Amino acid sequence: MNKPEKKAVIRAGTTVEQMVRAIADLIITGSLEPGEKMDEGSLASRFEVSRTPVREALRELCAMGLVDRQPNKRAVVTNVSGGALNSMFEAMAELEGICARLSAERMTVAERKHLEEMHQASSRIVRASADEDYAAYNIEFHTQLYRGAHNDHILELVTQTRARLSPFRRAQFRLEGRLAKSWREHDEIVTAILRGDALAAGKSAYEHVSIVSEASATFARPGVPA
Amino acid sequence: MNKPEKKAVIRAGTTVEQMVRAIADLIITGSLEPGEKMDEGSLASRFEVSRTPVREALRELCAMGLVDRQPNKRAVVTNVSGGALNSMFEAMAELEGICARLSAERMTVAERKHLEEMHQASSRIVRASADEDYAAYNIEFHTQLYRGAHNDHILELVTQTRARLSPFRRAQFRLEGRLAKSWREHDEIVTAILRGDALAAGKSAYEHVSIVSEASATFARPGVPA
DNA sequence: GATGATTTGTACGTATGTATA
DNA sequence: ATATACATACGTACAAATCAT
Repeated sequence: MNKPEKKAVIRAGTTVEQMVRAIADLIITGSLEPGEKMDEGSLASRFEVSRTPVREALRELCAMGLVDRQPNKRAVVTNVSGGALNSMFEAMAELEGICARLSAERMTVAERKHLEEMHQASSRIVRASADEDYAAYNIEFHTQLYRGAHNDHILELVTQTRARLSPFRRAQFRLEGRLAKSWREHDEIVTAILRGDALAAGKSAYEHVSIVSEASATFARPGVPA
Repeated sequence: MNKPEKKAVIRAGTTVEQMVRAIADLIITGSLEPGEKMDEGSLASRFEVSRTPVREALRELCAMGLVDRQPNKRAVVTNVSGGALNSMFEAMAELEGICARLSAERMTVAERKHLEEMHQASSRIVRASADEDYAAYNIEFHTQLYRGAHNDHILELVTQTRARLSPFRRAQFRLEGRLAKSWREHDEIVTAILRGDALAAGKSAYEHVSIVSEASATFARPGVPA
């Protein structure tokens, strides 16, 4: 039948969805820092909506782990303790390991080809020392791994964990030489996957993330009890 | 200082919290079946509250994955497709494997002792063929594994996944001989953990869950595309 | 396919709990 | 310690979207 799209419009979605995206953005980009208090009224007037959708958005963000809420108190941007940060990075390493392992076993020919092409192309970014570009590419690269595992639930868990971690690793590629090192680690992962070596792929990915975690720790916000 | 408790009351919590628990219960126990539609108004009058807390509860339940919501449509109890169910079970197996592996490495002496004692005591339940009791114990057993890993984020991921899976494995111990088999599998896991054999513990736990998944598949609701 | 009945999405008001002077 | 200001929790109202006939 090929029925015409009901709306060719850009689908802005409900107010709540917009608020979730908007506030999450503020948090992830650091405009709102971990620990910062947010009150519903201010957010409501800031975005020119009523408090109702703001409340619901905050609840979702809380479920996502980006904000903490307690009854009758103001919401605060989640500030994870050193211990919690470690546990999240460890979980991330485990999840990435799983994804790489499964990717080695399950990626389609097309996916393998795409992964390899992206990876090879990215070496130009490294040579140019283009931090911002590499950060963007890096997200793409890891997303490929998550999808390659062909498991929607694991994809969800890893995406969720990654989002939650993002406010705490903004500066990860600022470290001296981290770019080239990251590429070499990616190379190890890609090679293992293309070889179909699940164990090696998993191990390399696990270690890759563990190293990122150490790099991020360098930039961890102080004043938080471990 | 030992200040007197402000309220010795049972802390009912906010209305929304109560609603989340109440509705989640209806779903997990099967009073509300997967696919069933829920409208805010009915739930509100059923629990004698206004629609506002119901809406927020539904949003949380949606974040938990227990209900599906689309803008301007009624919420429905999540009905996972066969494929999604498989991916959740696979994720569960991976997560349990991680927990068992880490438990073998990290459990304290007290935790190991407790695990062993519980496990040994549970053999009585098996001999009595007390399905209900074993189901309750089983939850305890697995919870021990999750805690033993000493990683709060992984604990959260696995708890979340387990909750999401629960509506779909209600009948898991009804299968002939599943009880004794489960115990033997637990025994393998416990032995490996006490031995400190992380790899064996992880492998046993992974397989234990995979087997449960097959058992549950037997009871999977029909009419859902894979 | 159009129309009336439901149901959702958002604004707003009030009561209650929390922080602050 | 008390009072005042403020933020949240929940109820109600109404417009817009969806569903049922």
